[in-house]
Amino acid sequence: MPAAQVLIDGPSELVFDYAIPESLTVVPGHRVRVPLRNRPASGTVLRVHEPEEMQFDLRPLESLIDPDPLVTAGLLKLADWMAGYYGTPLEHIMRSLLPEAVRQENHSEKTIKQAIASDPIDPEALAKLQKRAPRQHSILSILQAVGAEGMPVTQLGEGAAGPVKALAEKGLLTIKEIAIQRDPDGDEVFLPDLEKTLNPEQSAAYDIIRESLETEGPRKPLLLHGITGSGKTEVYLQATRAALAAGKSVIVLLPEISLTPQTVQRFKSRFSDDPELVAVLHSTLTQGERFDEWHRIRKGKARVVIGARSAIFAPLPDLGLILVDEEHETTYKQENPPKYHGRDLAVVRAHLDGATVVLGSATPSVESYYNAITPLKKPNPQKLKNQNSEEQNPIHPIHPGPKDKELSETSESPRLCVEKSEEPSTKYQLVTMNQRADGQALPLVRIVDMRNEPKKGGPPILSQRLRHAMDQKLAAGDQIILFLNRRGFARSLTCPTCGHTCECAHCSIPVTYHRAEERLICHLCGYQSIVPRTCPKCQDPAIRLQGYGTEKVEEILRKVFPKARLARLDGDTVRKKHVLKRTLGEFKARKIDILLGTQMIAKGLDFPNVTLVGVLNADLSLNAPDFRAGERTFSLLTQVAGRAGRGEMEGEVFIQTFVPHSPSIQFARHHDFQGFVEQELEFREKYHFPPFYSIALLSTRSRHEKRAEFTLQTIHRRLSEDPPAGMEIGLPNPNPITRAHDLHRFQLLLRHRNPRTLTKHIHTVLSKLPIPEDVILVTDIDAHDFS
DNA sequence: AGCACGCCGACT
DNA sequence: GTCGGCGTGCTC
Repeated sequence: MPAAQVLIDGPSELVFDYAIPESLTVVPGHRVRVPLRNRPASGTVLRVHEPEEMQFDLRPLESLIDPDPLVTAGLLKLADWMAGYYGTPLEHIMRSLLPEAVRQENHSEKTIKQAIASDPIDPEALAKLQKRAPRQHSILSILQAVGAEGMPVTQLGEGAAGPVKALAEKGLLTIKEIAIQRDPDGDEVFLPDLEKTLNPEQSAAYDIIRESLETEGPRKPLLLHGITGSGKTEVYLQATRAALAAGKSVIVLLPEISLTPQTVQRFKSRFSDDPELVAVLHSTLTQGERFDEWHRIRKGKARVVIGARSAIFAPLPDLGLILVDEEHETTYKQENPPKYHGRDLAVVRAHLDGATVVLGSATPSVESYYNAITPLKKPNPQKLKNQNSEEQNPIHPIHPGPKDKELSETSESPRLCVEKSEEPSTKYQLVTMNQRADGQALPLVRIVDMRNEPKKGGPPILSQRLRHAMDQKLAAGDQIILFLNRRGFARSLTCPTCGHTCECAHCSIPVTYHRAEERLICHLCGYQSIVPRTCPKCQDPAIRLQGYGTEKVEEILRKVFPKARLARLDGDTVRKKHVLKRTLGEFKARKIDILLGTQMIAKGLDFPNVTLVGVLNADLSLNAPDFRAGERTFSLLTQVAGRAGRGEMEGEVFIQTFVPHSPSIQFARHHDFQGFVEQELEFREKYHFPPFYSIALLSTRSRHEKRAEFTLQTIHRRLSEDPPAGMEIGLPNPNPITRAHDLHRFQLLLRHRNPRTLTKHIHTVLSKLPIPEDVILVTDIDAHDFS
């Protein structure tokens, strides 16, 4: 007699077997009601199996919550992979995988009352109504004309409910509850969008994706490296069409859906012939809308799902293609636990579901690019025999290192793909698009050395060269984008004379100034140094903290260009709904001359009249307390520069910086992605960062500073007691933001070449260590955020 | 002896 | 999470 293994809802991570009643057919993924002790509980069926020896009689399942299994087989495998990789209880994973709205039983389909005229209607009764009840008469006449379909009561006009009820009591009509679809975009009209002809590079990329779609079984992830303006979206659209034609469904991941309405628009327009086809998942959906979209997807009505990172959990049957746009974006990393990475999950899910995954970017992440260019070692037959030994035969779907046990068990690993060409095998296949779709040249990038700017009182914000260029463009009627990355909380200690920024002696990343300790601290390894009185490089005592934001720049711009029409787009102004859409609309209509903004104006925008882009302070992102600061700066500059010269006219870009010779800036200036990656990989290898090492960040948070600090010190001691070989354990240190939401924060960085060893060691130690009630512990595998 | 309270382990 | 068993310690 088979039993259902059920994961019980709730924070307790309970997994029990239940007997399956004769009357029920139960498969993995089913949501079920079960008895637990003396009370009812709900859960998810993980598997149906033949339990070994029966020590006791199993209690039977109570009932199915939903007649269909809500979680697909592929998603169950993904959840299992996540639990192992991120060291998180499966129940926590299930909570992000199944939306609240779907888990809760009290949500249901939205219904409306449909009035249907009885058939036949006694003509006498109808005539009788004309005098005494004219309203009832007219309503019934309308319904009679409509026929058996009937009409929603609300559409019968104001105050129709009363007469309808009366007619129903007389038996002249029936009221039927029918389920309708809540439509979040109901008021929007999508004009059909025609397929564009692909240029040779786009065609080649498309062919590779199509070829992959036709492949049986596991296949390599594709890394689509296409420069800004190379027309990646059109390739995505046609690849989506190809997958649909093959009877497969598609997930499109976007870094932040609220900031990329244009991409959503293009998909909805391209597939506007079937309004049910495209589902959009975003954070502002109501619970009811989410419920509807989810079930629409689960039932296979919606076959293209567009959304931010959580859309990777879309329960699509027959998943064939996953597109990850702007794969380098850090917004793919979930900020609260479980801190999964949407792009990495895309790679794993594609593998588990036998789908093709395309990672697209103008500036791929160092990790992804490494996977696409680094030859894998030839499979060693000796090692292949020892598949069980993870340590010996390491491989992983994301990191270049160790082999993932589960993956190798489920199917052949990507490493073992038979190569058609003579080239050595890589983990990902690189697909490159080097030309802009319209044949335009990349913009000319000029570096403005801010050290030469006159500084009266404060730091120079608008250089004379940029100001002159703006004057000219404004006079010519061209449009300007000014960019300032305002994430300014992280202060830096920078010398205005020589441009030197204080860095950690061990990690070669910029260090952050902490006032309480009066020290410069590296947030990665914990190294501390005293604050120099003078610049360590040029001995100038003028060295100081600095930083300014968009508001201040707006004020200056209004003074300098009083006649220019200026709009500011940043987190503050966009807080109000529709501001982003409206401002972008106005900018497109040339009602705005200068658009000043943060991150959100850096990517994806396509305005043909923009001929000048100014980056006010390229150094801000460079000084972040983070080993990815250089990568983020390079990518940001490249993306921003890509906004210029997308139309007929050539574009010009000014980058203002105090460190004009910084590699990130110089490589971006020359549009040299490869050069950048080469030097970045060298740095990553030397200082033991990804993709060469896996990292994990442990943070404690508490209302009481000492509790957070002490708890982390205890954890640190235990982790150091018996570490696996190759484990690198940092020191507990205050978080750059020492206190947030009244919680004091401390953190600790761990590294190991093998992500599984890292997670396992942390898990082993923490499972034996009780965490005090007033302390929150957060584990972040593959951390992207160090503040 | 009788009972309130809190800790701890089990829950299929 | 939640229930119940059981030990502790206080009161009648």
